[in-house]
Amino acid sequence: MALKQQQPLDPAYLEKLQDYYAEHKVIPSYSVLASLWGISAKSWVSECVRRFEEAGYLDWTPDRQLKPGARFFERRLAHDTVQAGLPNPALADGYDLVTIDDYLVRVPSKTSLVRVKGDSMIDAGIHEGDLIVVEQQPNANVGDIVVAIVDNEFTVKYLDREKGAFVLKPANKAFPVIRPKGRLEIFGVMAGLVRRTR
Amino acid sequence: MALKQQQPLDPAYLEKLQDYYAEHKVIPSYSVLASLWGISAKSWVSECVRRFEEAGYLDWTPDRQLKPGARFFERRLAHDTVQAGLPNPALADGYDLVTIDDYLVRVPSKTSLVRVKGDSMIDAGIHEGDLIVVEQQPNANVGDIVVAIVDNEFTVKYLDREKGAFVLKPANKAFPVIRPKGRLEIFGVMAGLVRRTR
DNA sequence: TTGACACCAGAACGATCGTTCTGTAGCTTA
DNA sequence: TAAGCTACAGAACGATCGTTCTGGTGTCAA
Repeated sequence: MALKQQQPLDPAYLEKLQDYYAEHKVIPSYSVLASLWGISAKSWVSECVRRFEEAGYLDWTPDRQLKPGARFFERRLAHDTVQAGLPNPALADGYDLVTIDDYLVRVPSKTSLVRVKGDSMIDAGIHEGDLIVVEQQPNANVGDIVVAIVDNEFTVKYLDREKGAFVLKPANKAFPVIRPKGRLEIFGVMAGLVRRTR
Repeated sequence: MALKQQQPLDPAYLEKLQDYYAEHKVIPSYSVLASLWGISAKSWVSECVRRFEEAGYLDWTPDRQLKPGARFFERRLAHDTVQAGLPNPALADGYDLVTIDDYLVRVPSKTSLVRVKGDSMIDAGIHEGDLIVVEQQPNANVGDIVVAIVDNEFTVKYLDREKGAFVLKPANKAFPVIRPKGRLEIFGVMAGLVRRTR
């Protein structure tokens, strides 16, 4: 009995495509794919693409352009458990395929970075000099860490509510709660944090 | 005198393209770009692409396919002082541009990511679930935060010395100092930290 | 030995691609 | 007020796209 009626494609095909994508950040055309894979028939490329699509590695834009699928960037970071011997995560898995950028940024046009000044949020693990990844939006929920504009300067604080008015709470007992007069100007909500230590 | 002879394109064009790319991970065709930008002439799309290419935001593959350029993934870094009025970061200058990856990664081939488990480094602002950017190297200096391999697991600790032997010190009094028997296996040195909070 | 199937080559074909050309409305400068 | 430039629109055109069809291997089970 032939149980497997259609084995998965040569994994090398996917790897070559991932390498190409890592270099150029785009999916090539069928004819380029053909030479990339060492195939000389576009019909077969078409079939391979169909199967990668079925497996979730490729997908289509609404405009019927080929694009990476959900599983295309499947990666693992360095594993938390280490196999015998000194592991080489760079070779063991394709951790490099996803950029840190993608990890932190969902909407590039609404995202910017703000450098942290002072220790007022130290208990939230936010240090002086860290970069806060901010999603710009004019409002936020209580409990969010927000970047607000107070006295023409950016300030990073917890958003909270006191007697019906919004207040900004530091994560450091040595700093006072900020109770803005009038409207509280919110620049955006913290979506992430980046720290360089060397 | 006409000093500016060709002003930069509407920044909204680039933002829309970046958002499209963030969603689909490909650069669309000219006709899709036209509808994305609200333009109905491919000739003008072609000209805009030419200028983005000139500015380093777009580029071409060897096969003459459009791809993101070197500056495509730059992020805005908002300055700590805000100019009068509600700032519009997209238009105001006073924004440096950096890519998060470049900011954190100096040697891609020697850099990997390790996810933090537990609270043993909480006093150093390192929380559970954070990603540590690690520069792989077999040795380190006292005072460095290192990623070591203990009992076949990654662990993040301060490197210190006690009676001539290297020890690993947590940044949390609830955790004990680790005194490895025999050789201490260092995976690398912490070069940065990445945290996603939403 | 004969299907049956997987894997691939090659060519045909309409659709879509990006380039290029002409034209025009609005603004600026001399 | 004429000239010049920018920012588009629209159409024409050859090149390239991806689809589809026919056909040829090689392998393996019946």
